[in-house]
Amino acid sequence: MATTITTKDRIVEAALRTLREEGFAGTSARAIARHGDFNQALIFYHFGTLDGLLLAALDHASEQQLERYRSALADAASFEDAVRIATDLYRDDLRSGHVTTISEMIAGSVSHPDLAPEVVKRMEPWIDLTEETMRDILDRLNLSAMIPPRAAAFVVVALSLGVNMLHLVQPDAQRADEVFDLAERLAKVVVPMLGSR
Amino acid sequence: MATTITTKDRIVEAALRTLREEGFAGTSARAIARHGDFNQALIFYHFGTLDGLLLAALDHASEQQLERYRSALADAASFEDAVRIATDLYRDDLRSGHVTTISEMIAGSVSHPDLAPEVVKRMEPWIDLTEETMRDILDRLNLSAMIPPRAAAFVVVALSLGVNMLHLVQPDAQRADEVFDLAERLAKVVVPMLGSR
Amino acid sequence: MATTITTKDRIVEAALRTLREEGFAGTSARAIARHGDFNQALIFYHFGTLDGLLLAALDHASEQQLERYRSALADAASFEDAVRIATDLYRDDLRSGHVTTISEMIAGSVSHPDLAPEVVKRMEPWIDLTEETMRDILDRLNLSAMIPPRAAAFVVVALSLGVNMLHLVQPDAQRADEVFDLAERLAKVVVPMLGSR
Amino acid sequence: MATTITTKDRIVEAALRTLREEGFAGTSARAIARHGDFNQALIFYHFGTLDGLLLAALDHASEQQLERYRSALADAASFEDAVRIATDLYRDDLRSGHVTTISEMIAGSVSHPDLAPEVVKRMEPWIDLTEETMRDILDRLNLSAMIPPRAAAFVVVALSLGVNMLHLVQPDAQRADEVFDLAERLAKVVVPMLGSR
DNA sequence: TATGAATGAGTTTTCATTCAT
DNA sequence: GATGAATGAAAACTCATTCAT
Repeated sequence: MATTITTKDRIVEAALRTLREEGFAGTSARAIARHGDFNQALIFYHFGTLDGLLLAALDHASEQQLERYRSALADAASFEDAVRIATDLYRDDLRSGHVTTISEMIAGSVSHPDLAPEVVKRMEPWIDLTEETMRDILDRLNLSAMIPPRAAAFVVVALSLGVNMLHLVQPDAQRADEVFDLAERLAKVVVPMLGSR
Repeated sequence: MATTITTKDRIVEAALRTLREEGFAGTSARAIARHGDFNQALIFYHFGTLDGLLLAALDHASEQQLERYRSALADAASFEDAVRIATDLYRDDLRSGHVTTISEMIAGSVSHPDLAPEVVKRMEPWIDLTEETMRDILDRLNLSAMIPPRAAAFVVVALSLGVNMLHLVQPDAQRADEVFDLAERLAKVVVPMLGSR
Repeated sequence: MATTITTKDRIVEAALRTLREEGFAGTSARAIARHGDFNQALIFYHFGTLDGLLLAALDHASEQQLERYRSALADAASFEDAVRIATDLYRDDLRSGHVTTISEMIAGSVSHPDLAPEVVKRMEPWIDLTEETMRDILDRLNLSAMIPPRAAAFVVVALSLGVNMLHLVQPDAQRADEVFDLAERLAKVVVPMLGSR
Repeated sequence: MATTITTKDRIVEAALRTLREEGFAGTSARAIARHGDFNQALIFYHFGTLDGLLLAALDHASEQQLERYRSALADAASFEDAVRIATDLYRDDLRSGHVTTISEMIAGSVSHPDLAPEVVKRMEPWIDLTEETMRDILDRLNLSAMIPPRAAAFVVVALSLGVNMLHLVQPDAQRADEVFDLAERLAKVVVPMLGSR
């Protein structure tokens, strides 16, 4: 059963690409239509408004990516494992620009306040997944009391967004890698320490 | 010598406020002029282009804030001190929207690629200040080898941006506070551990 | 023989309602389809063009209303009778918006010149009916020479349209009623005078 | 002191002409700009919105015309005089299309409900002037009791609008003239009768 | 019969920028 | 220094209409 590519799919794909390559301020209906080579009126036929399309695109991207992280993290046996798996996936996302879509949508929410609650709705599953993963590990290390999993998840998500922001203006692979190395190194050293406290 | 408020100052101030309140996509020449109640042509008379004004505004804001952080951090005696001082200042900035300015400019750099290198230039002093502060402390703790100050600074700046991003869509003071608490708590526990390794 | 409601009927009904509620400028194919809750392509399937539908709708409305007036006026025994019968019917039409349909089509004819002759065709029976009614009465009063029935009919139709126009911007029942009262009063006073001249 | 033709004047003039020649539904910003041969953005620079311009145009036209009627009617010595003066002026307006502007605005008010109260505001002086004129004459004839001047004014204004509507779809000079003749004839015959009652 | 999809030209309005005064 | 006027391009969105199914 071949999954047919519908027009809606093509539009969503084009919207995501435009968001990545042109930013929120550059993601006009015309720009999206240009990127996907279709009539711009189709956007309004299928999604009603531009904001409607952007949120549908965010939905699509979020669900797809979330599944990848979820299944990959299910295999993590240790904290180190989880850190390595997550940073590997994130490294890809940074390069492919997947995180940029959400960053741009967040930044754009200031101009289009109606978007804010919708964007939040689509970020929550990410914080939830991170929280669950953190809780698992922290529980095992008997650290949940000292490091509340929710706050830890918040830090991880914020850091992901922040690293992406810096990457946007200076796509210097080395910089990000240094952060990932530091994270992995600290995971190896600090966690055992805390665990044996 | 009374510092007279020049027109350029008024324009810069209006630009920053617009950036905070309307976001990059909402920061048009008209919008800025409306916020500051002056003729929009003045923007082009004084700053040539809209991008020119935005960068000048970023300059102004950055310098002013940087000085506050620099002088406050100069008094920091310990890591805990530094963390407390920085988080206190940052807490204010989060509320007043100072960080939003730079977040929006970064997000906007994707739409206006010419802005990117200029934005980087204006962020560098922040990373430098953070690096110096970290190096001071890490050296004292004999941790510079394990935790490269540059990478640590990168993490801190990224985290600041990321926390601000989350704050934008959900201005929930509690969330941010949890992160700060966590940071302070970890600073108190982890650092001594690492130091005594 | 039950009169089944055909799709064409539903479309015509929706077109008339849209014309009344949204005016000519607001009567787009989409708007009509929205009002009648059907697919907008149906309009073009059944009526070829939007103008085609509008004229068909005018036909339908005109025929139906004309019959009501014709049969009611057939019973009129005197001038006073005719005035009372006509104003009573018209009062209803004013409230229900039936006259608005034709007013909007006339006003719209300026934008769509092709409509003008078709609209005229659909108004002629009204002027004819009014003329016949007037002629009957004026003949009986021996006034046809002084008051040409055709011109009188023209006045009556024009006044009907004009009262409706005023009603559109200020649906003040009292105003219209004053006019009707005045008409009835004058009918009672002036006509006998003229008749006995 | 030469009255210089400002850009605003040119725009207002073009708006009125467009309203007359293309009707409300055809009076788009582009159409007006085409008629006046200026940049369509000027409309929004000078009048904010299209509705803003249309109302300004109505203001302009109304004031100008009102003055003509007022000064001409001031000279009227008798009812017959007033009827003749008014019909002469109206005959011109019918031909030049001045009444059409208000007719189209009224019809357009159904599509743009915000316009309705503004249009009413601009019609009131006309009803007032007609009422005053009628009162003068009716008082002199001792007929104010039988024919309330306000209602009579309402009839006259409605009739003017209605005759214009009919004229729109069938610009047949003869038809309108018949009405005017009838009016003048009745004025000559009926009024003395009523007066001598 | 009916419909969902599609289109090119249209809509109102705002954009950054320039220019004469 | 400052401003009101002006412009061509672009913004989001709707138009009447067509067409394949």
